[in-house]
Amino acid sequence: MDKLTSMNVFVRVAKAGSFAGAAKDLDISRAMATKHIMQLESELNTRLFNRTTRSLSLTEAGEAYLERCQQVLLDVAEMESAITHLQTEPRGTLKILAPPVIGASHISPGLTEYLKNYPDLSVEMVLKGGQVDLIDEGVDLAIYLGQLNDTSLVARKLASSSLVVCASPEYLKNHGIPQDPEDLEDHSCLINWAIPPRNKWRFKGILGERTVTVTGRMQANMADPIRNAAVNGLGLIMLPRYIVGRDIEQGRLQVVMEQYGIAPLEIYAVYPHRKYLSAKVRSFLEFIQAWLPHRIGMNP
Amino acid sequence: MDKLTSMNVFVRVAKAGSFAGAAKDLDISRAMATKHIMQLESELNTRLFNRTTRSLSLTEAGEAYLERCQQVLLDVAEMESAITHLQTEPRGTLKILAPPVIGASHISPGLTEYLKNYPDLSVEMVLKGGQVDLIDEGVDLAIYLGQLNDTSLVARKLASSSLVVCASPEYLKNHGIPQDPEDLEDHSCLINWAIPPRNKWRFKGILGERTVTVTGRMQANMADPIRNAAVNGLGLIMLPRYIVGRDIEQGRLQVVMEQYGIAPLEIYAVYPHRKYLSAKVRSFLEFIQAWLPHRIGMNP
DNA sequence: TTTATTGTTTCTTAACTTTATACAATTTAT
DNA sequence: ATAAATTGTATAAAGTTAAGAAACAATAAA
Repeated sequence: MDKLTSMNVFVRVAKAGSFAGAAKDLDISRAMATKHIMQLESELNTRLFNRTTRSLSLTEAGEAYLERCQQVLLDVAEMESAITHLQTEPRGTLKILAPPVIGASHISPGLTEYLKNYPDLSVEMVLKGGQVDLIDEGVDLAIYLGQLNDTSLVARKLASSSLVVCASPEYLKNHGIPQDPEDLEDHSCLINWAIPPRNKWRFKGILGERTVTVTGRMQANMADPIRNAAVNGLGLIMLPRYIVGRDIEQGRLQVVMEQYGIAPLEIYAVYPHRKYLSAKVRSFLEFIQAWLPHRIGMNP
Repeated sequence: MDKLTSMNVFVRVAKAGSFAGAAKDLDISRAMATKHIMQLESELNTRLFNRTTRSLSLTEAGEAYLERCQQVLLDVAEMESAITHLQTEPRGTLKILAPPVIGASHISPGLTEYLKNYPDLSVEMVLKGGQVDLIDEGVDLAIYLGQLNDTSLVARKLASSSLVVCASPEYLKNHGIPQDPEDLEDHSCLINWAIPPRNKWRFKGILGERTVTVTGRMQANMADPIRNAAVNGLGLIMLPRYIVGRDIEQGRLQVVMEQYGIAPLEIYAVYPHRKYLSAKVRSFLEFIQAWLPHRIGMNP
């Protein structure tokens, strides 16, 4: 028998001045009202009411109990509403993890925008590549590139960005323009191993899929150094268009093998569980899902 | 499922940092620990722990809940111990009701003695004859004379005092000394109707029981005026020896018809219930039960 | 008197709690 | 590297309890 319920019954009986009245208020049977009080009395080993069939009065212990009961019940109600409120209104701290480049270039502008709507919310952003244990680190939501293989996490697709192979015009002039995936084996391919699979580039041509194992003069766990190296003529890169788009527009990089299709890079939001999703995560998720595709340039 | 129990489980899990550890502490199964937490989470609609099989961390809501839970649990424990203590140690206010004469002459000296042992206890004494609703008046314990016919009350015999019929020597000289119960019909018999049955005096002689209906020049609901009147020669009285004892010793009153037996007046302590008897009532009961018979002059 | 209402008791059914057992995931030990 | 142990959870069976209906004794009002 739930003690808090019994305490509530006790308070109502004391207020109503009768078991029957309280029972009606609480929509329970008179029998249950009796049982709740008797339960409390037996647990406390104390008589709470002096009662006969027709008259009812609190004992001294009952008076003392009543006062404290009310306080406890109030506290519990206040507590639950506070917790529920935390669940309903975005507030507190939202800890986000994202790969450095997209985090800095695309997620953080979105965050800034988002935060304007929720004055009680603050954000902690961690820019880090590679696999991270979200739960250990207390991360609320992470941005992942490519697919995910942790079954305990929930992934939601946010957007996708086409991958392009490109190099600086200078490099292409010196080493020739590759026409076929196989040609890549003779080139310097700069590898960003933040995007899996590390050193395999996969193309879809007229003759089906072809996977090439590439090597090159530079590897990094971040896209930025790779992009820089390519702009400076160190080799070919395969990076999402949202990173190299401007370089291409402005002629610093030049796309090659456009006739081949490359499976686009998928961008996912990832979070620990789907039930009881906190308001801050839920609402940011909705926001970024609407916001990101426009900035990436493609729909999810 | 008792919410306070669940809250306790929650606190222990948070402290132990694992369900299994908390389960061992609380001597319940791991399964139950899980269920308690799940129950809370579903009631709050909020995830309290981020957890996988191997790692556990409080959510933001969990942190907030933990703090308040501990406070509530402490409050409840404190409250219960306070109530139980009230039940174990005599303290607070003991409300006693007694017939005026015995209350003033015998009970209140006992009370004074008794109170010395319990500095946290105070007493409210009501001297009143006749039937009183103990529960309505919030009386903890009453002293009753004669038998009781309220089934909802518990009576415990404290003492008995022999009743004697007597009058002033002056009265007896003027009206003659009654030898037989029947003689009383020609006398003025002063009636104290605080002691039932009101106007019938019952004697036990060699020839069996005899009940006489008496009348007289004065009736009162208290013994004192009756005794006074008798001392002043207004008639015969039948009062317990503890009231008229001294008057007899000092010759102000003279006993008659001593050869007849009169059922002694029984003195009872009466209280509302026998279960969960509060410490103050229980201990005073014990005290007065040991104390009173000596002062009344007869054993219970 | 009859009628209605009170707090309580008894009894039965429905609901819940608890345990035992199994399982998937993951870590530690050998 | 394989086996053993430990974690949180799921599921089903057993055991326990809570809930309401009906009946009851006590009392008050009509």
